[in-house]
Amino acid sequence: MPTKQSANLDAVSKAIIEQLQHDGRKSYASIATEVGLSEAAVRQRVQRLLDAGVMQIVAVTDPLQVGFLRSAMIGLRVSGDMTEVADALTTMEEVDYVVTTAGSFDILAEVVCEDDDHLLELLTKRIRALPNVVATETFVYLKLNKQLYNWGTR
Amino acid sequence: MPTKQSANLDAVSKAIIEQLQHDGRKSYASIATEVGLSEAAVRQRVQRLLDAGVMQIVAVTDPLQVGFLRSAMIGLRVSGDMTEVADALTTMEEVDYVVTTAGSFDILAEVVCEDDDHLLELLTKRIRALPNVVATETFVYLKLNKQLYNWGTR
DNA sequence: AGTGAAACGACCGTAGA
DNA sequence: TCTACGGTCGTTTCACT
Repeated sequence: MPTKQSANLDAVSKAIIEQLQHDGRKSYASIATEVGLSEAAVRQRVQRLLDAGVMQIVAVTDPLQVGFLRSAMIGLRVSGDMTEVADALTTMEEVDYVVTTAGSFDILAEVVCEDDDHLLELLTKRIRALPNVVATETFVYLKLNKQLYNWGTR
Repeated sequence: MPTKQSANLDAVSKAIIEQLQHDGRKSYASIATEVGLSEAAVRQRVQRLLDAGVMQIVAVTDPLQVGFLRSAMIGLRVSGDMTEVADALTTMEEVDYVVTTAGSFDILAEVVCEDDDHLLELLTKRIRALPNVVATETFVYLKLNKQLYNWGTR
């Protein structure tokens, strides 16, 4: 079950995570030789990290290469409780990222669409149609300069 | 070598990707039985998808669980060429996400920091100190509502 | 939490269609 | 680009520390 607190990771676990951030399918045996543990010990630690929700090992795809040519960040201003709007956004499949923020936007949502028509339909018919959405501002992506999945073992 | 064009993925490749989006370490053999191909064929297709940059299989970590308690999105307005600022941001290790956008911000950058002091130092001493940065607006994250790595096989 | 060893299953290279 | 197959290596389980 995922813990909410920050786990105390020792140097060995950090080293294991770092290996897997480069190659999620790297064998436990070869990680073991690099970090100086037995293969079984590495496997147990990886299992614990996965169970605790500290990391997950997954395939991540490049949207441009799988037919999603138009991405954007949408900033929303909301009246009243923003959790309902945030919840509604999380259920939309084009929306891959939702954060509740402090600042001139209450919510930031990243959307991945096939083309401009798709984005327009999503924005006008579904996002701006949500109750309590007062205003939106759309930042169409021109270029993705950096995308790191490797948080947290620097 | 990563191609820049969007690849044409058939139903089988999409099915393989979908399996790996749930478990990046799932064995080729068990994927093979699910999609109805031989183990070697699955292995070859996965290798091609990785080589083409269509997907990568990596460990992704939860910043809160590895000691990064303060995240934020920073919108930047830039004078002149924005590529230099974007490039400078990509070299900063706290910056995990940089996009060049159209709208009232020229660049959006997501940063992952240990605490507020760290964020303040990064923002004032390093980001706002960059040449041609005219203005910034910081959206401190209160709650991460949704984070999907599974782009593109819907 | 970690080690070691033995049985099992997955992975890899190669050949052939 | 797929299947078939044999050798090798990785993984799993378990008893022990």
